[in-house]
Amino acid sequence: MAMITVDVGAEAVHEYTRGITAGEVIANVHGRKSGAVAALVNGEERDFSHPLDGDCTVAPIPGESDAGLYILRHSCAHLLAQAVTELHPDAKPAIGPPIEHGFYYDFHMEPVSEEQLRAIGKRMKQLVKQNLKLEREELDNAALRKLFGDNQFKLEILDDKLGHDVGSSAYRQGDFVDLCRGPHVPSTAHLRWFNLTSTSQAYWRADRERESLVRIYGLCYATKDGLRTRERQLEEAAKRDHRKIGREMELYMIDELLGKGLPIWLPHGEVLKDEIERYAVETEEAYGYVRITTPVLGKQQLFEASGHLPHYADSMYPPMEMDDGTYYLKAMNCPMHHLVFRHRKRSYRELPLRIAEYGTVYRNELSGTLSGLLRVRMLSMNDAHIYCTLEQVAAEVAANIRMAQDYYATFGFNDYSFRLSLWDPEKRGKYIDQPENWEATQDHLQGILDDLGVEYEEAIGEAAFYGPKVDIQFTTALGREESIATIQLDFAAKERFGLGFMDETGTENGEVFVIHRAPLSTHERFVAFLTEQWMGNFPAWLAPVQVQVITISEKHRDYAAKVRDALAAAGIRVRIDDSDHTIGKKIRTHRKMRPAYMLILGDEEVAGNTVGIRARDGGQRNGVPLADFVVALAAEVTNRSPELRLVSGE
RNA sequence: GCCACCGUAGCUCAGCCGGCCAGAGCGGCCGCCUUGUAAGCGGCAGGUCGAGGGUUCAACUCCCUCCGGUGGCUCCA
Repeated sequence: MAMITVDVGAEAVHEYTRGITAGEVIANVHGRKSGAVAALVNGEERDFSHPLDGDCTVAPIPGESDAGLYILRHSCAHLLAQAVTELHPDAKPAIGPPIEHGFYYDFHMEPVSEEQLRAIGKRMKQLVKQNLKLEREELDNAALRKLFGDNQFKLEILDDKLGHDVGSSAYRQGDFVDLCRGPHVPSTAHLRWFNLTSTSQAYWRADRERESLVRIYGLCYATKDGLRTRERQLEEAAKRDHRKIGREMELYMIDELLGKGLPIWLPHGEVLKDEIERYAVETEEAYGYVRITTPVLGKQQLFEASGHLPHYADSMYPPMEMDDGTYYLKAMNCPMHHLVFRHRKRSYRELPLRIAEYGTVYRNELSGTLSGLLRVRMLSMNDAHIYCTLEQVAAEVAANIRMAQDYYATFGFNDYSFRLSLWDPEKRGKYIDQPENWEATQDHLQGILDDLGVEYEEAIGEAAFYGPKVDIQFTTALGREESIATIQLDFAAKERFGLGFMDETGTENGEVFVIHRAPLSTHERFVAFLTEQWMGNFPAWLAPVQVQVITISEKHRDYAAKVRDALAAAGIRVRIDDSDHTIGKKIRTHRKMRPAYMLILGDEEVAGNTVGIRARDGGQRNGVPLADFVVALAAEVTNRSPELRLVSGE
């Protein structure tokens, strides 16, 4: 038998008989219980069963590595498909990829109830116990087409992805076989730590014209710990849910008689909205913005000129017929801002002209997508449009990125990322059809980001219909990624609205670029983010109730009123509870509203003209002179300090 | 909009393989207690059991339609 040399890492080289499998080498070097799920052979991911027929390098892929988890989750999807096809023989597996935290698989089948889902999960556990081997088969195209002849989806994958004469592989476990590139874990016994979580409907190829499929989701990890940790994370996240906290703190309400997606801001939520807006006004004044107000509806012709009606009509409310024409509710402010820009002749000296508006737009989101404040039909925005020359674009984009970063630092957001949203040349109907302008503008925007050294991901098909965007992405407490900010470069408005200015040479210049930007998302979504970020425990400057005054007995009512008045006079949002409940009871009750500080007032405080401060974490500081507290808190609020310092900082 | 699941007092939930007047805790209101850091005690009020149809001697409980919510899909600030 011929021998081969195998480099197994750490400068170790072993000799084996030709034809030994990668798995046997790994078992030999790392032990049978190494936790590896597959092998890296000459840098390529392979099954354990992969035979080695020449000199090579072999390394294990640990289950807990990114690549290992990917393989585990992929194999778990196969296991799911096996269980589903056993229990529901008519089900046709379509596609089943690994995803973050787990996997899903789409089937063409009758809808699956919760009970059936549990049965499928149970069957999967049984298959794990049977320790079935996942065996790879190399097949040519004819054999594959025969094998999957009764599954239109697999045939379509064969047609599209592999061409008509290229062979590929299938994996078999028990009676189940699936078209797959691999690699996979060697046997089902490796798949212990999974959990089916939910079902949903999905379309084949994400195309609503195509077949409707049943999607089954599951979590999958390499270890019990991994799975439990994720499950605990989800439980913790549920506690941050802005809908739950929003109800407790009375931030907003939604009444079905009014309509879904149409939140009413209650007094406490209104405080948050006002504080955000006040901060934005201050910031934008410093950055040289002017503010205007425009109507919530406008004529059809305006939205035709802007391109909204051809490209954005699905998101707009149906037209209103009036005696002098057809009107639409605005879904964006830009068309009206363009009118302001061209209202009179502009000079190059005015550019960049930065026009801001704090107003509300209305978008007809599909009813099934609406959720709390995160996805609504009424969008309150800190919106603005910047009119400038091509040369000025870079500085304006940079200033906006800096502005956004400053905002997020103040609000305590760390976990966000940048995305360069590009058009999809395959779907020109969605966009203004000027390919050269798209390419040029996208290159320009990309260059600006590169110059700034900002890291970003590219996203095809995420552009606005009028131009590419820089989006800032945020992951919600429940793990869904949403855009928090957007900076959009619009090359189309100048022609559509005839925008122009008189340049330095005294000639008409039509090269006006428009930057659409909204660094604070919508107030609705932003408050949802903030609530989840802080779990409702907002910094003092944002807290709807900044101070809750609590008396120990009715003897202290007069002093409490005096304390309240002193705080209110300093502009502090203060509430008083001088009811005859016990102090423990009152603390417990008011925690729900999450005031920045509670002040406990009893004989000692009355005697010394002081306050006893109780922080949200239970920290306590007694005997603080009332006047000192007022001054310190006022400073904390004015500075927009992200942390409560008056107790912990001692 | 599509699919699944869910819908009992302001909130959190029990009851429901059909059968006595639909229950609890919290919250609210009224008393008592006068309180030193996460629930003092007692009483009272509050529900056309999401809405409308149907099956049945009988429906909160079974069926249908609609409305609303949740999770996804699609979409997206």
